[in-house]
Amino acid sequence: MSERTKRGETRERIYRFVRERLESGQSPSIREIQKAFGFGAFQTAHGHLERLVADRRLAKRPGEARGYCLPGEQPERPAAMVPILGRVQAGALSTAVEDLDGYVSAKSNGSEELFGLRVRGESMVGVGILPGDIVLVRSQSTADPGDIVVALIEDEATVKTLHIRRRRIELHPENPDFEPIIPAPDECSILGKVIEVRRALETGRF
Amino acid sequence: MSERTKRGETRERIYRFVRERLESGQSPSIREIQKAFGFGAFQTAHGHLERLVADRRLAKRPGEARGYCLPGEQPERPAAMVPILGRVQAGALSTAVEDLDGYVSAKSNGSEELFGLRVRGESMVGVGILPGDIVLVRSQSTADPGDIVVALIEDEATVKTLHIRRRRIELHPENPDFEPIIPAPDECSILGKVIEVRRALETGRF
DNA sequence: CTTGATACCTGACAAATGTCAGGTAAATTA
DNA sequence: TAATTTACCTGACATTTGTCAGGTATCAAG
Repeated sequence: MSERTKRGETRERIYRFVRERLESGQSPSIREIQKAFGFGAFQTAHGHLERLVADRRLAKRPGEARGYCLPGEQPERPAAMVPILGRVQAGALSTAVEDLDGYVSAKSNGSEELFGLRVRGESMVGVGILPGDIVLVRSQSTADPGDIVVALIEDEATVKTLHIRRRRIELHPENPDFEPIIPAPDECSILGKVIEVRRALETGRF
Repeated sequence: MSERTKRGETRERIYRFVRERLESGQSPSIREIQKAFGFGAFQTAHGHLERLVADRRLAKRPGEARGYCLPGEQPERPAAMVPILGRVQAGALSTAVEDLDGYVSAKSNGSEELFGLRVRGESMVGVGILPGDIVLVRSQSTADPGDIVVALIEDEATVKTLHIRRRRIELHPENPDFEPIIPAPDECSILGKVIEVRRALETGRF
């Protein structure tokens, strides 16, 4: 038998070890933890891990190799890297995405297609969307009145609030200095709905 | 036999798929890739992966489960899940974090400690930070004038712009309806600097 | 002292995952 | 046209990993 430690100490150290590894992006296997702590049996580490899961301090995907993860969303909702499109033009979403400006990480349920778009202009400052912000957009061709959408007008993408008046689409800015756009029925298509706004207050992010 | 695709296309799609998964922090297994692409045999995916490794487009830890990774440094994965703290109180960052409100994914260089905070109140609407927004904060005890910081005053966390006048800290709201806070030197501590703002425009995110 | 919890261990096994060695058909190239 | 490469597949197998069932000693509390 190996020497023993104080009551809750080993588990606490394991928790910290695993958490660090996970935050740095690596899922450790049970036997790796065993080796890291010098246990004679990997089942010892297994017990500690299961206990941590029972205490909700960790989560796991049962049966999967290297399936221990941080609590929250990990089990089924993977974070995806969504592309920030520099310019959005007709067809750009369906074809290969080459003109991109980087990636941001976002939760996605997998069935939706997301993209990012850097905001230009001050037309939406009234709802806290400033120039330079990144808007996360879910691709969809329709939206409800009041939604903030990305619309394509004459090969230019624009972020506006969607309204419908007299059965026609109107794109309203959220800034009194700008005028609503009332496009002809065939001149405008909706690329998607803005579902999140992000702003980097420090250079280098995004 | 299954239908075939154009010459380099499948491998290119696999490369993008794997790269996205890796950048979001998850190592796919060979059979997961097989399922994602609908191959009849997982060895097909294996072949593509080995080819990508041979081309130095991917790297791997041989024999290890879920061992494919990005080239360069093995232990590099920028996306981490950062906790959204419901309330921030003295010591909360150093001790165990229990009062949390979920997680968001964020890029991190690993050396910095990040946390999220849900904004309450309208004191920062002038810079587009609205009630309900999530601010991402890097833990640090000092900041430069003009930075937007999270400060702790009487066990309450608050988001304000930092100013220094007459060698004293001043916390300025960005809303004319609010007054600056000029705390006594020992009444205030800086928890960190706001480095990103996120807003969910759709319920369910965050 | 007895009871229970904790921290270890042993053994056996199932499931997930990676590897090697081939084979067929279509597309590309010489 | 023939040789070569690519994109798939089949089959067998080694390795890694997770899971279940149980055992021994130490410690703390009733």
